[in-house]
Amino acid sequence: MTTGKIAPPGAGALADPFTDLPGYALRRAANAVMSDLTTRLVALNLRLSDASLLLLVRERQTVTASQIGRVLDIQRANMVPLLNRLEAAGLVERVPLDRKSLAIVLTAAGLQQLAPLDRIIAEFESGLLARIPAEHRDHLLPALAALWR
Amino acid sequence: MTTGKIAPPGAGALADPFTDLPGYALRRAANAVMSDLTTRLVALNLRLSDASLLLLVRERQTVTASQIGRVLDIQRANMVPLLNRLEAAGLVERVPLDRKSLAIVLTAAGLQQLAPLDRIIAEFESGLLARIPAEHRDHLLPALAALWR
DNA sequence: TATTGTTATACTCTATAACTATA
DNA sequence: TATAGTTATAGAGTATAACAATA
Repeated sequence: MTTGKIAPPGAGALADPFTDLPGYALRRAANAVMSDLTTRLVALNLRLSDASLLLLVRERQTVTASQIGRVLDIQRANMVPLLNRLEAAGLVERVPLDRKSLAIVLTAAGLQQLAPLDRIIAEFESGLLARIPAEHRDHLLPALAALWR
Repeated sequence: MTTGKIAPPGAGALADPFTDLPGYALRRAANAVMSDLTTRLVALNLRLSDASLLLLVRERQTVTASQIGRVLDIQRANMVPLLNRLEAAGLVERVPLDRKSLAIVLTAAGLQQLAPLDRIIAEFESGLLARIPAEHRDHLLPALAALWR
């Protein structure tokens, strides 16, 4: 012991004292789960926001960048580089709706990406649910929905 | 209509088509909840990582920066600016354990910050739980724990 | 007058590689 | 040889302000 006043750190791993805090657990769970999905999406060269945008554009054929941003909670200004990248990748196109607004539409290549994307999302979501003990499983979605909807 | 082929965007707000996906709900809930807590912590001039570090250091009196990083899932390299800021704010000190390791200890000012911090965390966590319908409430923590522990 | 798309900018968080020194 | 602390750096995500043009 060198300082005398302070005990040595101890060899073993430190226990996490916050595991009983729902807010903390929510952050850790979201980080772990989104990191997992991000890794899966690398196979398609997509990011989380890319994937959600592609899926949204399929659902709603005619959407403007501003509308997408409002739904996905992405600032209007931050939609620009996102769309630039997806357009550069040939997955979406900006089609003028009038002289002010642009519709974001899927290209043929964008449509083709949706099949493997659907598969990845389905595997990810089912894997997520599978990790939750059965008695808690059906409560997760309504509990989460209450926190942001 | 200018293009003919594409329908106008529609006046009302767009529905979010992903509300039934647990992974998506998890991300949205975590973002909303953490944004809320971040706002509350502004009153103490603390960030999320600052707060969790202060609380951890109180629980475990003798911890090194590396140990803190392992518990809180913060890279060793990213601990440095975090600790620099907390030390500059006079909330923690780096105390040599030996010639290699540093113990992170609370200063008197750091200890004083813990009282209002505890209050903010308690209000935040109870408010979070209060928003969840009673029948789902007790299931949230075990469900989340299964996703990252 | 409100909204769209855009530019510019900045801050936070996160991730990696590499270096020195010590256990 | 493994670990601690550090530096430097880069990539994401996010936030605000401001602008021109159009609904």
